[in-house]
Amino acid sequence: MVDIMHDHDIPSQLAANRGPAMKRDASAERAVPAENTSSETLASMAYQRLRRDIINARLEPGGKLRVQELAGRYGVGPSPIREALNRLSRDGLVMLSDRRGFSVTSVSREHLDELTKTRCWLNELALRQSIANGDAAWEEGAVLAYHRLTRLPRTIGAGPDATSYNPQWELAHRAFHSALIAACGSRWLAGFCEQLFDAGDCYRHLSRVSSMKRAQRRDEHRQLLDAIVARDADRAVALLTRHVMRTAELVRERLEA
Amino acid sequence: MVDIMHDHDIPSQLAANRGPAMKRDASAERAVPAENTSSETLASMAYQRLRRDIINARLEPGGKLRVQELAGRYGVGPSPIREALNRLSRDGLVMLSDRRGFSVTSVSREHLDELTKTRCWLNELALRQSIANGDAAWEEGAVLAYHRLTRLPRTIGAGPDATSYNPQWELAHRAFHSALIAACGSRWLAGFCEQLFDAGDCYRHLSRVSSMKRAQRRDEHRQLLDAIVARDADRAVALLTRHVMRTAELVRERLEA
DNA sequence: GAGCCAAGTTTTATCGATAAAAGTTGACTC
DNA sequence: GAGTCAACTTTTATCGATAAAACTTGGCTC
Repeated sequence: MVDIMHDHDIPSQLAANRGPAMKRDASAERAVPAENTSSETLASMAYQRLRRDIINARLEPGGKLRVQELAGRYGVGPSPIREALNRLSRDGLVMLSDRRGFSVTSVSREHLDELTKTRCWLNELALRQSIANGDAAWEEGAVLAYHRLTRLPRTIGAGPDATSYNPQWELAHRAFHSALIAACGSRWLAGFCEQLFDAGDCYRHLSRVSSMKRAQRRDEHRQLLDAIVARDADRAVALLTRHVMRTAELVRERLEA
Repeated sequence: MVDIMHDHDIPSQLAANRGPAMKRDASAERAVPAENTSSETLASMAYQRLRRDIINARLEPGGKLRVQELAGRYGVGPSPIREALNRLSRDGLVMLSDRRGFSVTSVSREHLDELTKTRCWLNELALRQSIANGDAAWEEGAVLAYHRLTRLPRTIGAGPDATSYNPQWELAHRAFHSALIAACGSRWLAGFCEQLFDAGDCYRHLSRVSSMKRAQRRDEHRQLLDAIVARDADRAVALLTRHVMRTAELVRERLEA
């Protein structure tokens, strides 16, 4: 397995478990580095980190995930890693072959196309429901999520280098997309959409599609928000679909190169 | 936790594992009724059994799932059980609270309504796609799945007793519904539908809605198949939606009693 | 005397080390 | 050159230790 993780990020943050028992509530949104709680199990922490590392394309798709190696890397025993991998296997981020271990879900053009298609379908569904049912609180949630997104820099450091993704922006981006469909009235559907979002982000990070003009992207989010507030379902759906498709287009180009 | 499992089914088929450190080798394969391949891990077997027992409502919703207890029940160590529970937690069948163990996902009227709604939405989506894209092979798959379903008795033994569910019918039923949407062109969507189907079956078994007239139910499946073959998307969707809604209606009635 | 708080006990979950089985790779022979 | 056997690697399961949480019991206060 080719290791494409970045060393500076590895030294187990998990070891820094201090502080009392607070879950990932408001504080997680503000102060990210500490995303670990003493009341969280090692397995849950390993799950979060592993998930993040896969989504951020720090682990090569198709690459084998050796339990022992990961255990050493994250500074925990094999058991929590194993539990985390088992959970991820049901999230679609990790492939599990009995007696042959775990591997990062591999990517392909076909996979991407299916994923994109499915995202568009489910997003449309969820968005229309949200617009139809959403109350003022939902609307305000969307506005707030957008505001937070705009206040964060998309990258850290200079240039569109892959290592300079801003994890906070990524979180806020996810939160924004979740907020849009938060009023769809189905936790199942919302969960599915988030799952698909993660899988899509995996491709996006893999292809380093951060170089896309920031202004343009922000504009897409802005228009989306405006359509939401105006309760214009057709326009919102069209914008969101284009948003997803356009990203996929860029990813596809790079994937084939 | 109230144990509502049926004893006659429990005595671990896996318990035949005697001797010191002998895993599930060849002897386990023969000694056991079947359904276990030597190439399957204990964790995967535990996953399958646990999943079945939850779906078949043999484990009380909301009830605590004690690892040690389950280990004894299924005749394996705690570790495979733990891995199975971790997978199930991502399937939505098991709730996982850090440091507080596992429990069967609890049921409620709201939950059921959300589930039903979501099933209808996603089924419609998948069905329309399948009808639009499905080739002859897909059509034949549906016909075959229907045929197999009709050849099996819905219950074993006498009466509509809950213990007399025919596991083969349940499998065939699941396969039929999967076959209908097999050509939707998205493994994600198909997977979601199956997940929702399982969750729905959980409610169905819980409420013992097997007493519904068999003939009528079979008729619904038949009409559905006919609509498929006729490529009448609107009719197929209407039938499937009614099929799902009607079951939910029955479940809801019993749930409130 | 009743209710509440606190310390101790039991239960329960989590973790990591160890051992066994399956799979894999490479060399050797025919 | 192909097939087989053996050593090695990886994965998987179990066990025992550790640590946290819930329950219980006893004491204290009002």
